[in-house]
Amino acid sequence: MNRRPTMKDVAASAGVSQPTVSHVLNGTASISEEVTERVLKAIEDLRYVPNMVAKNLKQKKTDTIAFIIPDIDSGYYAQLAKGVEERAREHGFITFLCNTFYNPELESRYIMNLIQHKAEGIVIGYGMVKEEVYREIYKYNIPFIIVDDSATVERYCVPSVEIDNIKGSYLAVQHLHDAGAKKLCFASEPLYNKTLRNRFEGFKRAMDEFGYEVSQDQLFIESVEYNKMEMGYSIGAKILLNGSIDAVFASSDNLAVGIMKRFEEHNVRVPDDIIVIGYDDIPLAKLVTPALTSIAQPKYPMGQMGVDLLMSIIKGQDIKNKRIVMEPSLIVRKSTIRNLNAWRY
Amino acid sequence: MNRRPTMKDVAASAGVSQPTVSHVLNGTASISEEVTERVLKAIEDLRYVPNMVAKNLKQKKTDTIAFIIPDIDSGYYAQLAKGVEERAREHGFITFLCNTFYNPELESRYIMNLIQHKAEGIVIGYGMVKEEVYREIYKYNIPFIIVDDSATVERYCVPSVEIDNIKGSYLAVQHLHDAGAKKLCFASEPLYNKTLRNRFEGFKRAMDEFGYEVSQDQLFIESVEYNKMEMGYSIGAKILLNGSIDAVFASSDNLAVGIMKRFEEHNVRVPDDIIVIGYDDIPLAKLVTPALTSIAQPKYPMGQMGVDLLMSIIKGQDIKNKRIVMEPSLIVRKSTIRNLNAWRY
DNA sequence: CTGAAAGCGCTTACAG
DNA sequence: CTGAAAGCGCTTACAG
Repeated sequence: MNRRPTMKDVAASAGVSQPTVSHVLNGTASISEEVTERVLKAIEDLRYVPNMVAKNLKQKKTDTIAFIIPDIDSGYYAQLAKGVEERAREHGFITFLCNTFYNPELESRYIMNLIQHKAEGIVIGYGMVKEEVYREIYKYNIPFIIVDDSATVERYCVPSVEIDNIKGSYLAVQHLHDAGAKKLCFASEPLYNKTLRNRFEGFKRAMDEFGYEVSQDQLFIESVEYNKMEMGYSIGAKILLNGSIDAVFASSDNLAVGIMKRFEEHNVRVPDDIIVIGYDDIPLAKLVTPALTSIAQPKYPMGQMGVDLLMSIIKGQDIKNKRIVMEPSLIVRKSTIRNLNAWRY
Repeated sequence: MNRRPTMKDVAASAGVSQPTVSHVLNGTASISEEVTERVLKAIEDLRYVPNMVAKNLKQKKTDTIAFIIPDIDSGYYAQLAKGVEERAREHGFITFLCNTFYNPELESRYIMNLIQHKAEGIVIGYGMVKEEVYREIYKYNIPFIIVDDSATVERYCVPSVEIDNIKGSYLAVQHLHDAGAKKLCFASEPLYNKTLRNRFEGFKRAMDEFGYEVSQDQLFIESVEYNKMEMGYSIGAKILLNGSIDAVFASSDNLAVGIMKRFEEHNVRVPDDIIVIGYDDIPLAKLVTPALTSIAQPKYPMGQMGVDLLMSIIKGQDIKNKRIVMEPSLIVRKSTIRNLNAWRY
């Protein structure tokens, strides 16, 4: 009810000037022990809390950054968010959570809102639906970086933390090959962003390298986006219809889970009849039956690296490497291993 | 680089006074069409963006709230967060994400930080480890509410959005009873918060009501907290050792999944040999094999209600009902249904 | 070692 | 319809 005390109140209570209180609090001038004590006591008594809004106005900073993602309620982004939030805190920043739901309208609105609120930087966690948004951010001259995508706006290469998806796909195909696959297929949601396109590209390259042919009937790429698990369920039926496929490379674990669900219902056994590999290594992967082999991305570290990168930009350090590429890794589980005992690495 | 333009710059460029620009922007005075146009043009030209920090200082508000949880990387909190973030945005607020990792140190630090940053309200998403924190928040007179827990500090009953856990347990026991269970057991992590204690309480009451005895050998309650899935795995072994149990009530889905994993490894079939019900209805529940029957909490709506409640406090409306209780519901899946076809509701 | 003064970028009575 | 003035709660040269 009655307003919070300000420095002025503290000063009055301690019988000093208001700047003196500021100096005591910030150590910006040497104040005698006696005065310091009086001030400290007044602060205690009045339960004074500094007003960051005022401080920030004067100092032109806010100690806040923003994390923009499509949907926090997804294992992938939640893990990323954890890395971002934690590292930001370690740098002394608080994090705004911005869910866009893939809504381009919201993407722009959030950006403007963040600029107005003087967020000091932005971590973008996905490939924005509305690409002009990158330009908007750039125009307003606010530090930002991208995780798991990249962009160039007016010659400016946006700093990013990426995953080598070409390499990831290579690991997957190599593994399927080692597991004895004869006819592989590629299953995916629409290739609407660079991440997915690279996974596909990596697939094709690796197929070539391992001497596989790739014909149209081995590509199951949906043309419209909807729930991934359902997409997988639908693709699963098409794969069975094909009849000759013995190995599935799914561009995401959720897709793979849907596919396996369909297989199960048709009594097609994984890994005995068909082996399946996913991508992302979501928590679910180890819990489905059979446990799903997958390509893991270091999400948590990616979030941390992203913040570190952003911080160096905010602090105006010039960064040697503006595009950090992290390595994916293969996590082998039951869905690709017919005889677990016979398998050796 | 060169600093962002301020209202003063806009005013100069439009040949008017700075307050006039403010009035044009906020509609706080009727300005002639001609001047309005000049101002608008200057704003466009200079790409002016209002500085919310300054505005907020003057208006003593910030349009920000905070959401405090232990760990965003958990299906439960992620869904809650989604509801909170979305609703906050609909109210014109941005949300700070605060992960405490159950660290009491961080709990207090975040609270102080948020008070300093003048967050207008706080949604607490769990029972704080450090209970004094509730008092700290209260002392500083900042609006706050609790989701899925409750607290009273110095006679002040903290507004909350709760779930009727007694009822949830009742639904679970009733269902196990209907499914023909003879000897039920209760499996849980340590009962360290009110939510878990209520689930247990509800279990006991319902057991009584349905004429079951509850003896010590039907309670599998761990004494130290660690990974839930692993806890379940460990409890699973103990249940099998007991030998006579034919129905398991797990206080969380993660626990149930661990239990089922153990059962599977010992070739104990669910639901044929033992039926299992979980609690929380996490996304994973429908994906494990067999799919897990569970008690669902309306997480997303809880987040939304929480924000609505907080907003009415912020706006100083007096609220009729400070303790909102939401209803859990039973989600029946395969883990409790031996003969799906014979089952009728 | 301490304080008077200016200013951060806005809003908001109050005049005219 | 428009502007001069005060003030939000701080920081930061600058005097003394």
